[in-house]
Amino acid sequence: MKKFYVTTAIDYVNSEPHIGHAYQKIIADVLARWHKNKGEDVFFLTGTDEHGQKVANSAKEKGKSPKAFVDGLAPKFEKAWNLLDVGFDRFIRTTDKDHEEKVKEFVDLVNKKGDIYKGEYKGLYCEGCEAYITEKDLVDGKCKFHPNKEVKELSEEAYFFRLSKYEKKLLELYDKHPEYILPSFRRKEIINRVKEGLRDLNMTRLKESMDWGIDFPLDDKNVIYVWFEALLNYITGIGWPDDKKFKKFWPADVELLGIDNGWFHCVIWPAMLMSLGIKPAKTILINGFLTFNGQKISKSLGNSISPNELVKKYGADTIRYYVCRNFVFGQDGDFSEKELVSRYNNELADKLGNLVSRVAGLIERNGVERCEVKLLKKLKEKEIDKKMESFEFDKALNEIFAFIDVCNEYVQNKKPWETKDKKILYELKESILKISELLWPFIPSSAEKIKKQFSAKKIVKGEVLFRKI
RNA sequence: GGCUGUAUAGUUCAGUGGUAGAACGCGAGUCUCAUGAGCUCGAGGUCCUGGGUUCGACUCCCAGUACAGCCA
Repeated sequence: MKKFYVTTAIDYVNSEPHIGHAYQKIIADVLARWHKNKGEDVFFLTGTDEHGQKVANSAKEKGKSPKAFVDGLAPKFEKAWNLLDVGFDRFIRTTDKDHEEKVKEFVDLVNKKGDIYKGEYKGLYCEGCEAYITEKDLVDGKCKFHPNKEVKELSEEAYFFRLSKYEKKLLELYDKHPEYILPSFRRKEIINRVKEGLRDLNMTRLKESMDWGIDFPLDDKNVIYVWFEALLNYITGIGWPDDKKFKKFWPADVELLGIDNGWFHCVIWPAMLMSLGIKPAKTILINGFLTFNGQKISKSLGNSISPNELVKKYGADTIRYYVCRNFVFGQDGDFSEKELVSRYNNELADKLGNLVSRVAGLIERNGVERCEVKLLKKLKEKEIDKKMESFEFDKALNEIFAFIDVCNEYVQNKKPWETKDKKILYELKESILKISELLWPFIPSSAEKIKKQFSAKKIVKGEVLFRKI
């Protein structure tokens, strides 16, 4: 049986989930469900990234231990995805025991390959942040968050991963597999940057300055830098190295992420895998960023409504439909409640809902008679498959809805309320069942209702599916 | 500052070296099985600006402008 393994970026539990996080999880779920529909064996992994300086700082601000802090936040992410009908197979937390153990095993093996060495880390240290910061965090030579504190150049001993060793191999990977990074403009960005040269990466922190992390197995004075272990979730989550799940599902078919994580996933992650001779994912799929009602989603401003509230207000299917239909995957988009309502009323209620409603009513009164379903020949299923394979969700939905138009036209022209033609109604019934199958990845709960309604022995009109807003 | 992407109907976007399309919105007509839904027809664009190549560019090249992303 064909397999399909999809992962998402694991979210850093520094703040609450927002619509940008939700968008990515929805897309991953749509892919997972689409492949389930094809009869494939699917595994869908998502989760949270919980170690590191920023979490430690946030916990401190709240007067909590890091562990208590993340234990409070991680379930919020899990619950948000549940409310959106995002059906992951595992929700991995980087504080999970099995993850921590496998990470240490991985580090040991990378070390045996000679890809880890001890060196000295030099950087700008901000006393306010109690952390190393980068040049771009500087404003007039001071940290932008702590302009009153000193920024010092410090150095500490640290362990490094030999990233530079993999520069050529990485470029080969991008070159041989143009589908490795999508959309293609993202691929170009990454290639150009790798060509500028790679330097080895500091992969540990001294416990005395930051101890919220997984113990570094080669030297107990250190913890593993958060990025290094977080990336490993994609394989620890399916039981690397021995579990049959790992053997079956790796390499991942799609790794979904935002460009903010692009460098780590497109460069460092495959290099880590190369070190142990493990294949990289087939495709890294990079989603665009969303603004909310025209404004940048900002953690501190709190200007966006939580996904949970949006679900409460509009329903999971509406949100899912809107983000898939309205945005061109890969490009940035604006999540506009006004647009969402308009799409809901005109497309879900007027086109789909109304078709379902009128046909169900007609069948309830007149019944059906089995016959050849010529109507389905007007469905461009191959087109739809193609659009889905190239991650053009908006186009795929457009094509499905074009068929809904065809069905509405068919009802109009054949006038089954006059002719009481049971064969026409049978064709419509079968077509609607097909539509519900195609729409299931996008609007699972509504699609299941339609399927149930039209598979019943006695088809009745029933409840309104999409009441207008 | 460097790199990359985007700029086409009210909106979200397709697209082609020979004067542009879809969906939704909008306007008109019409049916009535249906969630004031459906169906038919229609209006709407100097295809960002300035050069260049060409018989001819929205489409190719160069420069510029605006917006967005990335720079470990």
